[in-house]
Amino acid sequence: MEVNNTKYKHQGIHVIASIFTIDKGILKVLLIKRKNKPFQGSWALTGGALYNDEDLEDGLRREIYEKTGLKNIELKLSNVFGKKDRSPVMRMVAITYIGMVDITKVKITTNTLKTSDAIWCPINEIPLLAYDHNEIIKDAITNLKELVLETNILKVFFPQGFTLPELQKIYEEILGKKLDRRNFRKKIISSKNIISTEQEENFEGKKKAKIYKFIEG
Amino acid sequence: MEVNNTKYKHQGIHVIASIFTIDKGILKVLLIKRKNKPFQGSWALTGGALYNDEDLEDGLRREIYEKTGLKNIELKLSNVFGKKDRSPVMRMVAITYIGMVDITKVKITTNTLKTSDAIWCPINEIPLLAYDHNEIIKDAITNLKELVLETNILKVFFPQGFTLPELQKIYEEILGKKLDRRNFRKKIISSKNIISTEQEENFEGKKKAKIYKFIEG
DNA sequence: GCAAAAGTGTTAGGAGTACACCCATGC
DNA sequence: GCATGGGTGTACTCCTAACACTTTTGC
Repeated sequence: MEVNNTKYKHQGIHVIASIFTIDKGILKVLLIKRKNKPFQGSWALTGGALYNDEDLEDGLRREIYEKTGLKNIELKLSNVFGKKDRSPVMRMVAITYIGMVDITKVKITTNTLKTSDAIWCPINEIPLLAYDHNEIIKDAITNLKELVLETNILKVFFPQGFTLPELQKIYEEILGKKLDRRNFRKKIISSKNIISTEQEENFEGKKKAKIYKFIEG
Repeated sequence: MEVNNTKYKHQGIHVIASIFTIDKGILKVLLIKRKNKPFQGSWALTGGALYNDEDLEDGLRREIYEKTGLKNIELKLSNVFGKKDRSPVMRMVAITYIGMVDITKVKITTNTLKTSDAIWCPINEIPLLAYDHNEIIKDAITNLKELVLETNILKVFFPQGFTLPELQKIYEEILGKKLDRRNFRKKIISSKNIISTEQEENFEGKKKAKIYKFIEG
């Protein structure tokens, strides 16, 4: 391994996050406007070049913090994007992650050293993005659908518990289809990761709904 | 993106393959002995540093060819390993893949510019390897079990078709457990990717067994 | 004829899906 | 009292898993 071999000199790693939220029932992804070259002025996903002294997720957390002010996001590995020409500056391989945040509990910094704006963009209104970020988001949405079914990724919305109708709305928005209420209840209630409480709460209807909670983990 | 920023100077990408085979009924992985530093003289998985002018899989195919002589292997993405200290030379992120070859149809070059030996090593006899390759293999074996159930990865053993008992033996070896013969038949025969032929063949028993084939794709 | 392996069918449980009516509440 | 949304049960299908006897053939 020769550090200066020109065949693999000037390579780097992008760590990139598709950070999603549900805003008034709509699935949105966090985009930032780039202040610097390349793709100056373009919209892009959060993320950037990994430093040598940090692990992948730590580097991604740093990038997310620098570009949006967001902290403490749970991240799930999504995929790898490594086409040789995906960056115009130098050879970069992208490791992509998925995150989910509650838009009502975070404040996005819209102007940083590296960004001049930030928006939550509905996933069917995504503009042309920097690099291969359009492809990355599309892939992330596919993987997000699996994560919703197989992990507790939606827990972030419900630290105090949730009613089944409100959880179902989020499922339906992310999966892009309507679900049967009775079957949804059966599935959720029989899940090992979810318990019912004695509390009730109004959601959209007139009748109160029972509150359920995600268990730790 | 400044190419010479010291924070991310001297980074690279490892593309690494856990290449498996079934040899006399035993699941084995291909290991090479390194001729060069770092880890000179250590056993390791096949793979190496990606060049700037090649896509990830192309780079991996080149590395596999250079270190073993193997060509035309089907590769499946397995995982990403990116701990900051996983390489002693410089910061390397590893993209790992899984491959499967028919040991009876390939010849491994045991002495190359970069290797001084190569062995097919039973997966429960794996020695201490270079880098984090032990961890990579362990993870690859986990992912291989899913690939066997969900893809045609075993097709490589049976270009002319297979009998159900011989396919079942391979399933059992890879999954590490015995399967019920009747249930296995039902599952395989009902698979869309497999068709039966009119031929029969002796496998281990005295009675002839019907031959099945994987369909294209 | 017997050993060795191939071939075969039924049952039970769990998961998913489809589907219609009553309940509580606010107005 | 009626509109709105919450809560509930049953039947069908499909998949998985458990389980034992018969058939073919080489010796």
